[in-house]
Amino acid sequence: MKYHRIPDETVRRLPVYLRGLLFLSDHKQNISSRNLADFISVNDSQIRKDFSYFGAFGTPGVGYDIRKLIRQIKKMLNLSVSHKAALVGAGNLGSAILAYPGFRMYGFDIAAAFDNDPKKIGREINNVRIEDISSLRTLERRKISLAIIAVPRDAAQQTADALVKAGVKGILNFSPLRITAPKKVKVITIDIAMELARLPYYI
Amino acid sequence: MKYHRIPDETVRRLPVYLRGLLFLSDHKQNISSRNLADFISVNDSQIRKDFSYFGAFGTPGVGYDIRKLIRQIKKMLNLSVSHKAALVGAGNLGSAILAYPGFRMYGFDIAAAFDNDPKKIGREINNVRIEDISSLRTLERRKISLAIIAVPRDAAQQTADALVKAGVKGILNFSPLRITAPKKVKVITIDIAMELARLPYYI
DNA sequence: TCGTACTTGAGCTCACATTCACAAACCGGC
DNA sequence: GCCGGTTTGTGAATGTGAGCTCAAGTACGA
Repeated sequence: MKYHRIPDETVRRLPVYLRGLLFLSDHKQNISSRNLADFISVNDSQIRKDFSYFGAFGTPGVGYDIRKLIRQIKKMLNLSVSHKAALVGAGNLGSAILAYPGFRMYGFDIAAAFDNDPKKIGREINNVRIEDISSLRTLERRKISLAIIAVPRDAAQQTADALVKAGVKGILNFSPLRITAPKKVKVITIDIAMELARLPYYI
Repeated sequence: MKYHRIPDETVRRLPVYLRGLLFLSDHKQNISSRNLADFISVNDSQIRKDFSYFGAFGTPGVGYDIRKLIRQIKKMLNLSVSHKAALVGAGNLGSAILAYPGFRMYGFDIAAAFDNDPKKIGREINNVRIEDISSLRTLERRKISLAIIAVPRDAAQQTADALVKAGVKGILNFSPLRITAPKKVKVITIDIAMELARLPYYI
C-alpha cells in the first residue's frame, strides 16, 4: 500500500460500504468486491480502489473478510468509539430524530436535547430529558462534541454560534440555510425540501 | 449558448441557487455572479458556467435579473408547476415531514398520506387525512407522481414496489436501505444516520 | 463622445474521479 | 505439485468538473 490522502468522494462512500457490510455480516463471512458491488450498486474496481486507500487486506481468490473490513472502515471514519451527540430543537423534526433508531448502528448516542419552549423543557422523549437551551454551555464538560440542529430557520445561525462556543466540533444541520462556522467545525446540511426539489428534474 | 447536457453536479446545485435567489428576491432586483457567490459560498465562475448551460441571460456590467433567473431555474428543474406528493409512513418521521413547512417554497403539496396502522388511519395531520396503505393504487387517478417513503427499513422495498406499481415517477426515500426500482423511476435516498456517520471523520 | 468601472461568457488548463485491464496471488481438487 | 477458476491491487486511460483568465459587452458620468 502506498500513502495517499483519501479522496473526498471516497469518504462519502465509506458510510455506504459500512451500512451494506453491517447488513451482510449477519449472513456471510467473506465477500468479493464484485458481489459487494452488485449489492450496493457501485463499480467493483471503485470499491477495490477505495479499500486500497486505507490498506489492502483482501485475499485474491477469496475476497474481503467482512468483519475485518467493518473494523477498518469504522477506524477510518473515527467510529470505533461511541460518540455522544446533542439535539437542539425538540419540535416535530427534533422529536422524530430523538426517536430514530438508526443512529445506534454507527455507535451514536443522542445524550442530550435542548429547546427554548418552557412547555417542552423537562419532558422526556426516548429517555432523554429536554433541557433549557441556555444549558448548551454544559456540553463541553459533558464531552459532547457533535450536535444536530433542528430549529426553525431563523434561529439556526445563532444556534450554530452557541454550539461552536460550547466546543462542538461537528454539526448536522437540518435547517434550510447555509450555516457559517469556523472552518475547524465541520457542518453537514440536509435540506429535506431541497432534495425533493431535485426529483421533478429527472421525471 | 452551445448545446450541452447539464452536468449532474450542476443539477445538484440548481436548488441551492434557487433557495438563495428566492431569499434575495425580496431585497434586490439584480445580482452579479460575484455577489451571489459570496452569499451561497460557491465560486463565481462556477455560477456563470452553470447558468450558461440553460441559456445566457445575464447583462455584462449589471448582472442577472433575479426574478427571471428564478423562472429559468424553476423551468429547468421542472418546478414551474406545482407538484403533488404522497407520504407513506406516518410515524414520528412521517408526521414531522407532514408538518414541515419548507416544501411550499418549491411548489410541493403533500396531498396524501398512508399508513398501515389502523390506529392512525383516519386521523388528520396538517389537514391531510391518513389513509390505509391499500389505497396506494388511487395515486395514479389522483395524479400524484412523487412519493416520500418514511416507513421502517423492512417495509421500504415493498413500499417502493407498490409505489412504482401505482405509477409514481420519483421517490424520496428516508429508509436506511438502497431501494431498487426500474430506472425510469428516480430514487433519492436520505439516510440521516449515514450523514451523521461522516462527521467524526472530519474532527 | 469618451473613459472608467464593472460584469458576463467561454476557452483553456489543471486537478480529481472513474473505469479498464492485467499481472500476481490464492484456493481447492486431483 | 500442478491446473483451472477466482479475485485482488494498481498503473494507465478515460471522463468529468472546477477555477483562472480575458476579450467583449454594458452602464454611467464627465
